Amino acid sequence: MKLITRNTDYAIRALCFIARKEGKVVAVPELVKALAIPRPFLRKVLQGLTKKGFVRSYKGIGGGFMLAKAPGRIYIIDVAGTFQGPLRLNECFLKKEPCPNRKVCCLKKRIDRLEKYLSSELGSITIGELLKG
Amino acid sequence: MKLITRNTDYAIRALCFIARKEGKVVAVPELVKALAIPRPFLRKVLQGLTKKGFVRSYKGIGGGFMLAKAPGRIYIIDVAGTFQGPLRLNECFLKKEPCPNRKVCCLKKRIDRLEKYLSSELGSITIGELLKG
DNA sequence: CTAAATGATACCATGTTAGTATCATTTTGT
DNA sequence: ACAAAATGATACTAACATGGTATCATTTAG
Ligand code: FES
Ligand code: FES
Repeated sequence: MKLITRNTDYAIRALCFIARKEGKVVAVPELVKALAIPRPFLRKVLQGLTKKGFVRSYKGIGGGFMLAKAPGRIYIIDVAGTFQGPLRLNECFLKKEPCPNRKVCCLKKRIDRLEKYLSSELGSITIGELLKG
Repeated sequence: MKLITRNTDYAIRALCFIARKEGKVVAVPELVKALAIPRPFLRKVLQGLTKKGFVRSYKGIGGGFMLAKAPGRIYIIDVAGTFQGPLRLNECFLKKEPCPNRKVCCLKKRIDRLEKYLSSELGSITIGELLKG
């Protein structure tokens, strides 16, 4: 049972590293050295972060990535969502169809409660906070 | 992002159904009819539950399955653990090796806290409670 | 002895995760 | 103009996990 996959994890680490450089443009080679993440994979992850507007990218010599928002406004649940889709702890299906029990299922109710909690907890963690740690 | 997979879900539903039969032995055909779960898959799930001691099985004509514990003592986190391994929200690895940051990583600390909460919440739900719902 | 059940096990199909490879495009410095 | 250094886009592959099947062996009630 896991919740956070590799690309999300890498993304968070990269964002933290970039954030610490406050305003400087950071290129992939530097990130690879610092974080020991496989280069092509890291590139893919960064492209994802760029598309979703977490970072801004600059091409050409001297190019690289910069945060597009203040670190305190980058919520890790959104980063996770970018790579893993929305949080949905229990997708109960009955042979590809949505489960007919859904309305009454008591387990679902409790899991939904858990999901809300998890989501609000994860929703309160920002890159900015991680840096302080 | 999901946390509960199909076999766990099926297991829980089967346990609930068996629990409601209080002491009677329930065979696969009856479960298949009631729960609309593919038969061979359900068999595999039940065999898992038997091995882990959640249910007792009886072979031969008139055989089937019975709860091996009181419904109030079957915790769904244990059921989930049977099929999905222990709860481990974030397994941060660096190229197959455990991450060297682990000791200081602030994100890990927060996720660990979340994990404890989740685990204690899930750990408080039993089959017995689900039946009341 | 047979029918009806589970036990054990091997297998298969699909989807997800993790990672690679390639080529196109942009930008800067000379 | 041009080469080098960066990202963009995209397609591909390998390994693993999930969901599900199939088969045969074993037990047991009648
Ligand atoms: S059994 Fe389907 S939602 Fe709970
Ligand atoms: S970066 Fe590895 S445990 Fe957080």
